[in-house]
Amino acid sequence: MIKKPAVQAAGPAAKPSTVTSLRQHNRARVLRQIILARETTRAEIARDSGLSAASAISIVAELIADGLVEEKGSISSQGGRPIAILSPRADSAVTIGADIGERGVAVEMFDLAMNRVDREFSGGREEEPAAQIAADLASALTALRRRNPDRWPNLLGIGLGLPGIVETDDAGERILYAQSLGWDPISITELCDVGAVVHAENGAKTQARAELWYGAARGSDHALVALLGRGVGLGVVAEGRLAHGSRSSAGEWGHTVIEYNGRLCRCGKRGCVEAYIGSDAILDAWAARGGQFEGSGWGALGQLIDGAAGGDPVAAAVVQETIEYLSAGLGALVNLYNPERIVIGGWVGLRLMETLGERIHEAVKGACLARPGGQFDLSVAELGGDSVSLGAALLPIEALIDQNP
Amino acid sequence: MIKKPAVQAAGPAAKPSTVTSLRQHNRARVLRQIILARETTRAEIARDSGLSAASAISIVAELIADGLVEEKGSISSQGGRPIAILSPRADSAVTIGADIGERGVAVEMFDLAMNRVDREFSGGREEEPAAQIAADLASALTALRRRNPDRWPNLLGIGLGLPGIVETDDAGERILYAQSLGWDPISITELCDVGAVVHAENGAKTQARAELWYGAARGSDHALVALLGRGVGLGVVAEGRLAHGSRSSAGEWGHTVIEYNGRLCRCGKRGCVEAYIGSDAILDAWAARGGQFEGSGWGALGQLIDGAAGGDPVAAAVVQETIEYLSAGLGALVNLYNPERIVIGGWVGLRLMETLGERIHEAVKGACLARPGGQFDLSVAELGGDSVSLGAALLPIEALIDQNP
DNA sequence: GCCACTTATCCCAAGGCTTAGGATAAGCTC
DNA sequence: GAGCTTATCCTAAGCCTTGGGATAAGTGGC
Repeated sequence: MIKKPAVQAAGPAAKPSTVTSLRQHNRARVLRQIILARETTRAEIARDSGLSAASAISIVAELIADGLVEEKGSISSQGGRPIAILSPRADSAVTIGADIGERGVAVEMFDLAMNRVDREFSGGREEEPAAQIAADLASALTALRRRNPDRWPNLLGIGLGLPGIVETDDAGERILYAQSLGWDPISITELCDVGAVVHAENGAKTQARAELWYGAARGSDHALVALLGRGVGLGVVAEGRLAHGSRSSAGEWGHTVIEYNGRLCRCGKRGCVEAYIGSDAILDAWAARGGQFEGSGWGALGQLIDGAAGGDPVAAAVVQETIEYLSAGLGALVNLYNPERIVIGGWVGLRLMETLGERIHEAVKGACLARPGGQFDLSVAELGGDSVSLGAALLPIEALIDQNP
Repeated sequence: MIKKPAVQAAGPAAKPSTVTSLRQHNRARVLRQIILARETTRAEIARDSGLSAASAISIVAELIADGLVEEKGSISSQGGRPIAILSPRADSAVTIGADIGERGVAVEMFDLAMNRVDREFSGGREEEPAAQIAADLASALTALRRRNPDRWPNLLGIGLGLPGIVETDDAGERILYAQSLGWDPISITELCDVGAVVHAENGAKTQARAELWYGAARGSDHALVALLGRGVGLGVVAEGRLAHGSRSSAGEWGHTVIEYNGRLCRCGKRGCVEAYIGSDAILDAWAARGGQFEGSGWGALGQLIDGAAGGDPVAAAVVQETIEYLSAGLGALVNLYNPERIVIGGWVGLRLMETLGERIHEAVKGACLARPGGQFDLSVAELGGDSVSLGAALLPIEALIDQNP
């Protein structure tokens, strides 16, 4: 059983001080670029990384020798030697990402080119205690292992996207605090102990990581990725990297107060963002005003939005109010983080953005200072509502990239 | 007249990719360490920077040859060759920092060891328009220049701590937006054009920079420095560096909404932090409940706090309310940034922290999530309420450190 | 088919940097 | 003054990046 002493997800990547660590640093930069781009060329690497062509070539040669990268055909270069296409060598490694929810776990396996090669869901319709979730996870992993016996030895590690705060204590043990689900603190080892390196991070952050790599936040140095669902989550990108704060709980937005002494939140405090724009809050507000709807999820929210669009004044008022609360929350974040982009995800977010994107954008502008308000785009998560496991699967990839070989 | 194309204050210090830039990087690290420590030794530099002794020695030799560092005596080393003390060569350069307020400018000159060598105030008791402030600044600089003719040729640059957002537009021109003072946007060049390199940054950020270098936030990787005065400001330290966001307006806290549809703020919106814990707001609230006091500043606030301590129920209620609003604001920040330290500065902050520090700390803990709430210290700004100009004077120093010679 | 041309890639020597380890300097204690 | 300790300096070795020339592998025109 391999245990690593708490590999911090995406560690600060200490700045190089020796010639050798400089090389490692450049190598990491190149490998990241190749995995990120999926297909690229030596010249492109040199250009984008700022390295000379000679260095790019030398690093690529090393990566090919290590089996991480391969040449995959070539394209003609208008009147010259054809350009070799470089790709991650997909079958050289696999990574697993798990979206851990209160009703079960969705586990996905990707190859090094980040193609999904297998997936497994385990869980039910009811909310489950942590121990049951751990069992679900174990069974899903067992299924994946059974179906992919040839790939399993190449498993880089497992990334968990978790519904709560993940902290590393002084002894190096990582603990999940999922208070809002009513779970007692549980150590990551207890949750997943399967003979592979396990990485763990808050699910909103893993989703943000996915959007940062392959989605709507791609290439942004400063972005906010909001995850709106039953609860609300946030991933903050600052200086091109995901913010973690001193103990990796930065970005806890759901329990920011937007109304002093306001509505009671399930966290026990009053006036939290989540108490206004979580799905339950929205639908409760509608019901309280006499709204009639079925179910409690995607469908019900759709009825609300359609009703508002169709002229139902009560539905319209609830939608308007929801937009205002959302904007108050996001406006504060714009002032604080000065992002160039806001990405809205989560199933509530996707539903809202289907028709209301423009209104939300205007409302957020109105809720923040004029200067930062004119400097951001608002867009919808490109990877759909379901990118937590993709982002989690990137954690072992990041570890591979930053590793000191 | 020297004009630089908008030197971004404390630029991202692009990661080194060549051997030469690595050297520059290490050199910067060592120089920073020497200026920061004021007195250190070669061995200490090697230890703290992670460089080998040989490299530390070689870099120090280079800095001495450049005239930036000098040996300044030695201390005995229990039974060995004495240890040479290294210091910045104080008289090799000077830097100027200016605290630009609405009633005038406070300008201070420091040598390379960050000893204050001169200061000048220019302004009056009334609020002044931007043009008048520019004239004040020019006259203060002229006075300093006249009194320090021998130092002036060694001036590294001038740093401005400004009461608003400083942005660089696409043409590279830096503009100050000081909306809350009623100033029209004004270019930095217009504000200060004196034949030296001019750096500019929001005043709350420069204060935070001062606390980060020499004050209560020293050594923190993640800290919040709140500046409470008539308005409220914030400097955010993340990953050891001051956060600036995509266009350098990150950290605008004063107009974060803490009460939806709450009190009207001078920014035109409702419910902003500043409308509750700015000095005017606090004293207005007291007056509205019949509080009797004289003046509008330090003295009046003292009367409020003393009254509360002495049993005056109205004063006690106002103080309690102020603490609650402050904590709601700070609690949100704790959730979002997960700091290891909060530093309270500004004259209102200093007054509050004189006797209420413990209560504030507890209240902030109560206003944020349990996990991040248990992980921060709360302390008072060590450099007093007046460190904006010190922080501003650090801007040319940072440019010197990061410069590409 | 052949030649001129273009572009990508490889190879090599030069130069810059860090570092380990030995040599030297400069004090202390006995 | 001998022996010891600690700081500092010096040097050769090993990496790394890079510019520039050499080579590979096409296209287009004739």
